[in-house]
Amino acid sequence: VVKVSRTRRRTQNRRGEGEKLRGDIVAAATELLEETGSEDAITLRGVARQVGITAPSVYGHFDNVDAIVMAVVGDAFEELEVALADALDDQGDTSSAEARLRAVCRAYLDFARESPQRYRVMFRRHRTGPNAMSAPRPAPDLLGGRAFGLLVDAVGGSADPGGLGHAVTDATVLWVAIHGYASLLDAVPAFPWPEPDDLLDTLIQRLVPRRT
Amino acid sequence: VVKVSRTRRRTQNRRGEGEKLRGDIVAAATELLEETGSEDAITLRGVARQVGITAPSVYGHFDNVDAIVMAVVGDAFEELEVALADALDDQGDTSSAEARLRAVCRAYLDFARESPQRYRVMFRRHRTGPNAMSAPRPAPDLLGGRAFGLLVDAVGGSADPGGLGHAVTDATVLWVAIHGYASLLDAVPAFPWPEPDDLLDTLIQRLVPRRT
DNA sequence: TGTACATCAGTGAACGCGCGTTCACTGATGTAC
DNA sequence: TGTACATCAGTGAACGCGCGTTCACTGATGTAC
Repeated sequence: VVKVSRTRRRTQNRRGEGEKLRGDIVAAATELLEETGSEDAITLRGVARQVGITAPSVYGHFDNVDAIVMAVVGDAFEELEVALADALDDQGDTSSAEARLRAVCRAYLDFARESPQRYRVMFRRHRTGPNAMSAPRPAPDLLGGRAFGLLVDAVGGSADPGGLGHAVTDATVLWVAIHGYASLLDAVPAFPWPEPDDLLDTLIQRLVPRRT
Repeated sequence: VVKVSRTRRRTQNRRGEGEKLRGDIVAAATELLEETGSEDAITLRGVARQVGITAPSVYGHFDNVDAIVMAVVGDAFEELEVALADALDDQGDTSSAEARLRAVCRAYLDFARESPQRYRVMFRRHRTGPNAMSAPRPAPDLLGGRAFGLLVDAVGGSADPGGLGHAVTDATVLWVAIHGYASLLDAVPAFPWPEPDDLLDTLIQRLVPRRT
């Protein structure tokens, strides 16, 4: 373990800029999580060290370490949502509903593979804060609700309005499967996995019945 | 936090019965995990307290706390395998291949729901030990290999021998989906889940193409 | 049958460490007059 | 334009805690003679 960060310095924020530190703390916690690969590494003193401040300074912005983790998770869900939205935007309006659905699913899997530690923490059971993915309809106040909404939309793409419940069900089973895939890819890398895209396509094809 | 366990006593094992303590340590660690709901609760001193011995006594049986966790995980995989095998036995030979497959999947999900903390730790990324579910073919030396083998058999039930690769693929996507379902049920209880059996049946029906 | 002794299955005290949390404080920065 | 002062954004020292790990030890149990 390298102690380089111990000597890190930082100039004090000016008056009225105290809120900057809050962002730095969350960023440091995120960095600590992704780099060490363990949620346990997110410790009040560890985060303070990473930011370059003393431990008590954290209390000005967070009540405890759980609040920091929840902020990390909140940011991660926002980032996931943006990633899914961007994937849809990249497809444009000319793409088929199938292509758009694949793009969303791929973006979801990519996010999980690129930030495996954050993804894992996002779907841990949390003691505090709103539960992730708590509502199928877009519920901006609930973590992951909007991301799930994008998935529902993509699944329901060309579905008739009467089939909305159908889209929610399809999105749920698809979410479950992709989440399982992402989790196991991370947890059991030694398993003889097929090509990632192949398995993802198989899941989509089988779980989302063609509407033709 | 109750400290009742601090006063727990235990009579020393007789000569040659030192190995009994090993089992007690693993059992205590399992208990600690399921009751507190956190892997962090499995601590060398905590386990010793739970067993009723002093901390240094653990070193006679395990090198470190990771080794204890690996033993807990090993036992859990054995238990999972037995649960799946029992489910198949209960079905008998007269049942249809579909019924047998459903029984295995249901047993898997039941295990995860009844021991959520253990299940979670089974599929964490572990630093040491063999990786879980590392081989599709029955590989007794690999954690979960036999359990996966049972799933492959159940999926391949009435398949012709030429379709073995098919069965492995089907079992993989099914495992991925059921694992995702089990994980999310635990992590996001607030999500408006459909009836557990309904979603499980949907997954099986869609992911394992009928062989008729 | 008795007894010395090796060994087994642990104990008890001690250590250094990083942690969360508290408390009084400090020094730069703006603001009122 | 100058200056006293409140406030902001933190600091530095200290505390008690549970942890992993070490070390010398102890007392019951079996065994050799």
